[in-house]
Amino acid sequence: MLKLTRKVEYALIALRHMQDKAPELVSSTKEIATQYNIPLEILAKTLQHLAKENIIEPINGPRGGYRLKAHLDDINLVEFFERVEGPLGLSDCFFDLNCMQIDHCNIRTPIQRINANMINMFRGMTVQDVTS
Amino acid sequence: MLKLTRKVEYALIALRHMQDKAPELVSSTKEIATQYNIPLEILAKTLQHLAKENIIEPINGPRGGYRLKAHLDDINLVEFFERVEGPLGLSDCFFDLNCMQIDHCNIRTPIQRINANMINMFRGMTVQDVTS
DNA sequence: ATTATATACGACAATAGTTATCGGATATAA
DNA sequence: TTATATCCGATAACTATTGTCGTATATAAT
Repeated sequence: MLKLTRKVEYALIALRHMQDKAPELVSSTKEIATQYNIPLEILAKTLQHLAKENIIEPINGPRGGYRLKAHLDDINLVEFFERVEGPLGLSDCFFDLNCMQIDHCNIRTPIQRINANMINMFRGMTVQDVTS
Repeated sequence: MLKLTRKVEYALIALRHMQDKAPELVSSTKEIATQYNIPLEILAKTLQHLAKENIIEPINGPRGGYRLKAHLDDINLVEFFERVEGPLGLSDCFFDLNCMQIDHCNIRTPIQRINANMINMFRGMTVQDVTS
């Protein structure tokens, strides 16, 4: 429980990798997958996703790859997680108003409190903080 | 990702339920399961687990059940999560020194930083904070 | 003593979310 | 034209979580 997904990890690895290069240089999926021992296809999807989110810019064709597009210090971790994985919540019920237990549950507010604390914490960190 | 498990939720529900009663009164598994619409057997296991951890005290036989044993404001959330679910980490590799990627991974330190922040936050909240 | 009601607990089944694979399409530099 | 790269949907495998079943043990009440 309370773990990051590989997708997020792979995304952070790739972003850090790109950040360590001059901004105009591109990094290919294969290059990154090989260097960090990540399954190629998964990394490919992750990078395609980051490209759709305008976090990186794709360059097609041979000698192609990706390079950074967004400023990583403009993206806080809540935003980043949500752009990569969708809405995040500690508990399903936080987002599910049809939950069977909603009328009985006596911990909704406390779990929301935990959730709020987590979100505040992650909102206080940028991707840059993590990739530098 | 980053979600609490039902086991933790059920445990919090049960503890809050017990806390709302006079300390000497017992609450049976069935009573709690019925009231909050929780599968009986799962709740039973969860409560047995809490009893083994000396957080609640079991009373056998008819009219039996459980009542609080530990002081909930003495237990912070990191300790609680770990006593209920085992060691918690944002990333497996944080605990897995045999990880295939460990020599290549460029985000170990950052992920540890995220992890440390989460742990600090949860260490600052007690079970009482959540069940009151 | 017997019975009813409760906890104790291991083994296993079902589900859901994550992780990984496959097949084929499109773009472009050389 | 070819080789190399991104693009993308469908689906399979894996893992962790969640839930079920059967049975044993303890004890209060009758």
